Amino acid sequence: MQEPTFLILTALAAGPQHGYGVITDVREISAGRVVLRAGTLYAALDRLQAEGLIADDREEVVDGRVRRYYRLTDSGGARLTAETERLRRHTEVATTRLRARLAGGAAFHGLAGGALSGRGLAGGAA
Amino acid sequence: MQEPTFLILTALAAGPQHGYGVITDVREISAGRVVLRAGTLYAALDRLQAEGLIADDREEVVDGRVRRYYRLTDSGGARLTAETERLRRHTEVATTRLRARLAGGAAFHGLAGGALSGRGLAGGAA
DNA sequence: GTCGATATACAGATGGTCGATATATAAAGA
DNA sequence: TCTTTATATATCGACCATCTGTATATCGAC
Repeated sequence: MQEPTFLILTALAAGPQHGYGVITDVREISAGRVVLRAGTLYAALDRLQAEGLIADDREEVVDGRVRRYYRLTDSGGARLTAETERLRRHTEVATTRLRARLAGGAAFHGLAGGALSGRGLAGGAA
Repeated sequence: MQEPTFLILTALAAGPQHGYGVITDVREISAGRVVLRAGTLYAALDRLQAEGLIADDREEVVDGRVRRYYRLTDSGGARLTAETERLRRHTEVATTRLRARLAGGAAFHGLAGGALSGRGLAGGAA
């Protein structure tokens, strides 16, 4: 699952929202770093709906425009939970290694040219 | 940055490795959930090298076969650090929302149909 | 009339997946 | 011994999913 998709599900995890709302929410969540294009969003919504991760919630008419609300399904919630866990584990390993790399200095820049006996810190099998 | 790319950089964050080693390391890191195909790996290595995030480290000949070692460049380390931070923030928001969703129950399944005044918990602008 | 909110559509780029191929050595078997 | 098969390693190409970029349409407000 790519970042935009993850963020869309995260946006909907807070409650049903319409397309445009998701865009603004995702921008907020990511502190402005991820700004979804309309094309990205609606294609993703279709896809996610086809996968059963989200569903139509209701439609409202505001100022003559239809607002279609989407919500996370239980399946979508489960999926987001799983993805989150996965990402959390990955960031943990990366953080550990990056820290070791800084601490280790030269040894991690190839100057030790060694056997990397215990490359370790992988977190092994979960 | 997609998951395979992230994991490749993470693998190299532990020290220089050759292609096949990266594949096995990534499988380890992800507890078997991500198994890179050779095609994916070498294409990614080329790409990352072109971007300056990794570099050739050295070549060894083991059992007649050449092993080409790659290492993370400083730029690559910085990039991985940034990506990790980004992911960490995203997972934090997702975790918070998922927890609220569980706690809130019905209100988050569309049954409250409300205005979502403070959809919040987004972490705002960093 | 143009702007903002909202939705749809489509072409193009990027990156990943899958599968096939190649090489060298070691191990297994005829 | 000669051949086949397996293992470690690297390369290539066709295809596909997802994201980006951009254009377009609608309706009400300014």
